[in-house]
Amino acid sequence: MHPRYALVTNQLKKHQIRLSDRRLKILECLCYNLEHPTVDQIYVNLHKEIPTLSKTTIYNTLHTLAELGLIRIINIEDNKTRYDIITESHGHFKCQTCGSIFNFEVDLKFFATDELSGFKIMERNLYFKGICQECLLNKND
Amino acid sequence: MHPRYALVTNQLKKHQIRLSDRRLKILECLCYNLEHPTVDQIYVNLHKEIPTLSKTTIYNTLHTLAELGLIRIINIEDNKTRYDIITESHGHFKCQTCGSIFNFEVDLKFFATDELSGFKIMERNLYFKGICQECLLNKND
DNA sequence: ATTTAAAATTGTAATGATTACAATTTTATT
DNA sequence: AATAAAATTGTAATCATTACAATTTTAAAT
Repeated sequence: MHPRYALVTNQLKKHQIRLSDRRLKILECLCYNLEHPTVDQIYVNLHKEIPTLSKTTIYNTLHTLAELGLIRIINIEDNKTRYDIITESHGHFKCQTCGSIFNFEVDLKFFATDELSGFKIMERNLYFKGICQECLLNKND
Repeated sequence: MHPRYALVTNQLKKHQIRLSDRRLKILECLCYNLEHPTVDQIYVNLHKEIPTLSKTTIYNTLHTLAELGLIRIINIEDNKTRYDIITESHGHFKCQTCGSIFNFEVDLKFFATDELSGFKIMERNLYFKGICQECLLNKND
C-alpha cells in the first residue's frame, strides 16, 4: 500500500469520515498520479473502472481532503484547479510549452517577513513558470 | 502623472501599440487601484465614466499588457484572475476572512534551486494565505 | 433481520469567468 | 477623401465549478 494512502486513510478515520469506495479510489488516483491532476483528469482516469462515478463526488471528496489539509490545491493555472497529494513544503514549476508541472524542493516554513508579523499564515505556495529543460532542448531541433 | 502610467505608456509606444482611450483608462485604473482588481472590478470602476466599455476590451488590454510583462497575473484564487501593475518581485498574502490581498517584499530570485538548473524561469510567484492582522483582532470581539 | 436516520452519491441545472468571433467603429496613412 | 489596419463591441459559446433535490448506501438501534 502506498504510504500516503495509509496516512490519509488514517486521518479520515480519525475525523470520522467514511472510507467509502469512491473516496478511496479518488485517493488512490492521487497517490499514483503525481502529475497534479485536475478534476477532469481524475474523472477520466477512473471512468473505466467506475462508470457511474460523478464529477460532483470528485469535487466533494477533494474539498473534504483539502479542508483537512490532506491534499494541496494548486492554482498555478488561471482556468482550472489542480490537486497535489504531497503536502510537504515544495515549489511548483509549470512549463509553458508542454504544460507539465514539476515539483522542486524548497522549505517555505521558515520564511518570515516583518510585514506579515501579526498575520496568521496558513498556506504557502511558490510557483514558477517558464520552459522546462526538455522543451528547451527540443527547441533547437 | 503616475510614474507607472508613464512607464507603461512608454513601453506601449515602443511596441507600437496604440495609446487608445480605453487602454489608457484601464491602465489608469490599475495604477490607482492597487487592490489587485479583477476584470469585473475594473469594469465596474470604469462603467460610470465609459458606459460603452466592453469587458472584451478589458480582457484584450490586460492580455496585451501581460504579454509585454507590464502587468502581473495573480492566480491566488481558484475562480478568477487578478491583475497587478507592480511587476517588481514581491509576494502576495490573501486573507481568507476578508478577502483582501496584501503585498509583501521578497526577493524571489533568492529561491533558486539546483533542481531547476537547465530550466528557463520566466515568472516567480509567492502566495500565502491565512488571516490578516485586522481580521485576527476582530475575531476577539 | 428490519428499521431508521445520517451520510454519501448522483445527475441535472445554474452560475460565472473567460474566450471566440463576426460586425462595427476608430485611427493613421496615402 | 479613400483605404487598410487596428481596436472595440456585443453576443454567443465554452468550460470549470457549484447548487441542489432525488436517490442510494451505510451504520447504528431495535
